[in-house]
Amino acid sequence: MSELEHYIKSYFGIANQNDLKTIVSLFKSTTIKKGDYFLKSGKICEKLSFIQSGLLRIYIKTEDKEVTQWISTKGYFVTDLSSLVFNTPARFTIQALIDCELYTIDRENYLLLKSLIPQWPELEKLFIARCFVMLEERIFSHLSMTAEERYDLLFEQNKELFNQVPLQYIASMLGMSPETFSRIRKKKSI
Amino acid sequence: MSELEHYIKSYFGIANQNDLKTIVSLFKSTTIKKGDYFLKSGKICEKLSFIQSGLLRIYIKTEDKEVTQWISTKGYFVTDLSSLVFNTPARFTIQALIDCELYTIDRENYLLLKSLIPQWPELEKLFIARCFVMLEERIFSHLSMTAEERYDLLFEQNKELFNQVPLQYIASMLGMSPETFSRIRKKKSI
DNA sequence: AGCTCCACTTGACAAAAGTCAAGAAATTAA
DNA sequence: TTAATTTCTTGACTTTTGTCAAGTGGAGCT
Repeated sequence: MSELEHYIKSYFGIANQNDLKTIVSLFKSTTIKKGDYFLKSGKICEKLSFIQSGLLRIYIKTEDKEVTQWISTKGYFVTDLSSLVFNTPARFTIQALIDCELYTIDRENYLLLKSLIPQWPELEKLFIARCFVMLEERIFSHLSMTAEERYDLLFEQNKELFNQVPLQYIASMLGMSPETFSRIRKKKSI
Repeated sequence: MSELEHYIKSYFGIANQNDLKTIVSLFKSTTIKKGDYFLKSGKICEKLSFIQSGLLRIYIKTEDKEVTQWISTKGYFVTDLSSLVFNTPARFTIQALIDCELYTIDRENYLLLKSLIPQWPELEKLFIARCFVMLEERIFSHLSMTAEERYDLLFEQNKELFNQVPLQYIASMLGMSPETFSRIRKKKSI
């Protein structure tokens, strides 16, 4: 369980060892098989998970295509924040791309944190603020970069992803067609 | 001051009238003239403002161009969240497009809120989460829509903006060139 | 009025990215 | 292993979007 501890420490910046133990104890080890759904759009998201191992794809189905919003990887958290926090139907579907080991906290225990750890809301705020900033940066990339530049940026940040998941999903997540992705990829290999 | 009250109530979902008074009392009425800077990138952002009237453009200067990240309008808040919350140099420059009336809280009083209003961190969390969800939607629009579809979406959501600010800024904020924006615009008028 | 400064528009062209269809390669299942 | 399925690549072509450059039009100033 120490990996979760380590990440919660670095994500939430918790110094107090007791609080850390309390938080970690509320996460239960769970698994999810390749192809299974962590969440289906329209349902209420009742959990937040830390990814010990595996990959999950977060996407939205529109009439004519699937749009991959993000692929969550080892060492990160996964949930539909909007659904979890506001208790509204999820907009995203989340599916395991390979078998995953997760540490999962359900809504009940998640709400418990507020009373068990006095500074939890503050920590949570900082966590969400950090996520917000990441999205700001992602928007900036769409306002100012070409498809190829976005490819380069992601590749630099997360090379491993490029040989772990179907490339079409990465293409979608970068806002380009699989063909464009493939052509950029070819260009790099020459 | 009742407009600020109203918006804080709806943004933060505050029921308690005393808390509301306390919060509102920490915001001071300020103004900023057309062309003046609310924030310059590189500086630490020391304030959060509610826009009573006016328009502010949030942008980033790159080597070869200015990228407008967003234009904040009446009834919304403006700040560099990352800089305010994490005390880091601002990535954004924020400039008044016209004279603005603001209600502004400085960092000192902003931090005071935590101690004055017990549930403040929780409210703040919800506020930031709502902002996060808006950005998620914006990213989705870049992953799944053409320039024209993004134009239509924004126009639907905020028609007024289109005759209040230089169109080139809206173009940039939508991730397209001024020329493309102009051509889409022409198409609509025919 | 005439001048200046912007912002916007327009046309011609170039580059980027999407679409469609066929086929190759890789992965999964039998 | 072979067969079936999925994913990826490639070429030909279209559409979308960007770039450059010239020109229009308006707001404000002298």
